[in-house]
Amino acid sequence: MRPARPNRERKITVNDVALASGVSRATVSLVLRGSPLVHAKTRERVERQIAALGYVYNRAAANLRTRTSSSVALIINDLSNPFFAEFAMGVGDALVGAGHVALLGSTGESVEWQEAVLGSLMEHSPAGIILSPAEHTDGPHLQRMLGHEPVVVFNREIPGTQWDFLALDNRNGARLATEHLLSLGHRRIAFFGGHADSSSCQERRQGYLGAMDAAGVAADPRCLVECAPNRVESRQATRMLFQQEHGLTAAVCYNDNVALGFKLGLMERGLRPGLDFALTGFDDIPEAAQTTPALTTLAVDPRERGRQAAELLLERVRDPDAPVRRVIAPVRLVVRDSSGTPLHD
Amino acid sequence: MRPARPNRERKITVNDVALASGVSRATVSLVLRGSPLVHAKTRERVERQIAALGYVYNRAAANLRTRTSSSVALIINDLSNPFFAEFAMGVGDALVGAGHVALLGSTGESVEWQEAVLGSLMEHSPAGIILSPAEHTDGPHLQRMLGHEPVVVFNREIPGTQWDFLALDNRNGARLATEHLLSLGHRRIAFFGGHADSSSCQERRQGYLGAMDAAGVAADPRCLVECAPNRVESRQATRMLFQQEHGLTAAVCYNDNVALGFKLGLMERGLRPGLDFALTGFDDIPEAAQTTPALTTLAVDPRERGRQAAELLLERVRDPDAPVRRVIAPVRLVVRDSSGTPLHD
DNA sequence: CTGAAAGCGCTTACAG
DNA sequence: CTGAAAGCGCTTACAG
Repeated sequence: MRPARPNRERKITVNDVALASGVSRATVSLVLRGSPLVHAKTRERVERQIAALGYVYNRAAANLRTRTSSSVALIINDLSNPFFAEFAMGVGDALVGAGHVALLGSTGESVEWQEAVLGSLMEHSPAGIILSPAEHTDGPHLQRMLGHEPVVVFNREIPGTQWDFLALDNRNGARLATEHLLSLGHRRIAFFGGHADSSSCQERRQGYLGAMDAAGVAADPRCLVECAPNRVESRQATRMLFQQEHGLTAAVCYNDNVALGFKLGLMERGLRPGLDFALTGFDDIPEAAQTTPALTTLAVDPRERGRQAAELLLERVRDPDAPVRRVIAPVRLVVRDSSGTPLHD
Repeated sequence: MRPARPNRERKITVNDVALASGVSRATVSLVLRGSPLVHAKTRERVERQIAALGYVYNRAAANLRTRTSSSVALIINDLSNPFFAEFAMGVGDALVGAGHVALLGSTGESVEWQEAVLGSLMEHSPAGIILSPAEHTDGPHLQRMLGHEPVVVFNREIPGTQWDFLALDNRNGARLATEHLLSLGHRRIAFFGGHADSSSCQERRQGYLGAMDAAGVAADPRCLVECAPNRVESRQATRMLFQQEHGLTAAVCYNDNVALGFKLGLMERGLRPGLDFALTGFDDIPEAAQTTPALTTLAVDPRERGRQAAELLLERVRDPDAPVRRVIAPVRLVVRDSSGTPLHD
């Protein structure tokens, strides 16, 4: 014989609260929603019972009834990257503040997995989707799959879609970094790393080329080096770069990890970053300030971007017909030792 | 006058599918759940309509009806730490595989925020909770708050609670690291970093002390140095350490970040890590393999821990009365250059 | 200011 | 093998 288990079976509902406080379910509901219609005395009585019974609101039931949703699907291409992890925290914080919750999915940059995760999350009827898309996402296909679902796309543009978009000011960031190196006297500057078919890499390259152009410095096409945006690949690509004659004295790197890999490559060749060769990164990951020499880079505040994405999505949910927005968040140049002191030639 | 908006208002439900395929709602439900009771012909007809109408299953409604839940609250103390981010990815992957979804909350090590986040997530009726608790969590209070909710605690023990617990084999890991340094000939070895009141730090210290003891080497109490488990604090504490005479030749560090901070401290003093001083870390973060000299450390596979935590929780949900479990996941020593070559004295 | 009634989208005995 | 009916926990007009 199984012992009766301490009310694990039946949950406390508005019914129980109503019964215990001698009012109807409707009144309890009004109390829960903070309606001014209910008398202070009654409210107090009900609230006491809520506490006494340990009632916990069933938001799913309420959502069903009102045909609303208090969740948001958050799909991240690479959560192991601190940039996206911080972004996710920002989203989570902003949502909790608005009584919502984030349904987490991560795709590991796989388009197939992204689709599976999206399918699974959709069944939980999110109010909308914040999507940091995997590389090579098929826009039209996704648009068909998601229909009129509110969506905010983060970081990478998805060609062929009409959704709100939030990204960093990649172009201006790369421009600032390049101008900084130019102002120190560098002329032979590479743009190093990233995949040339990603929108963020293209934009950063444009910023770099623009600054070079404005300064009247020719950018050798060999100075645009592609490589996967991580340390291992970057170190490898740096080795290759230094096997040829190029006369470079500085590099604007696609991001901090690329810059840190570049740094390792320099050190292998006995070159001192910041002294023999100047570097800039992008993102301002915590390590940028910690490494020696500290890395000049662009601060992008991913946590704040997360909050911003959540705001954008909630606005879109409220007004599905508002015009589509493109928000380009500013970035800030942080000058540190890796870019060195002015050159005297 | 507002134009009629393309069926954004009304969602397709089982009713619509039933009507379109000329069966009852019940039959559609059976098809959805893959019941063998329904005739192949009928099933096909229904499935065609499901596809044609673009029906998407409303899991929340089903959960309400069956008094079940397909979500799991995932509360992480520090998502910006790649160790926990990887853990979260593992949880997410395992849950999606089981038709569940993770409700993400992060606390930033704040007990107050943890409570707020828990309260918010509870209203979404998760089937259970995976909790990587903030430091100084009040066990009895939390136990009261969560009642009989299924909970799996990760990484840090919460005194005064009776929940399933998953953690790393901290003791054995630190023992392995210490034995490794001893085998290289080191005798004056510090245990460096971590907060002495955290359970993981205590366990690692015990492993260290056990190995020292077993080797018949006295561990000077001054060799137990406390510091916050990050690079900045560790570098600072390393400076302090080297201001006094200690005769140390090696340190078992609380984790990789502490070890990397220690390394910076060594370099400031002109000491070469791996040659003049041996180091070990804990976690095997990606940087451990990338840094020079590469860091000897303990691989803990956080992604797999996440999957494991999800499994544990789902089992607990299925059988709330099973005995409480403590699962201690193995760790693996990865020897790299930072621990140097055998000492010849 | 409060109560009775209907319904959100689903599932599940229970008849047929 | 299929249909009619009840109900999960909530909210919201609508009467009183």
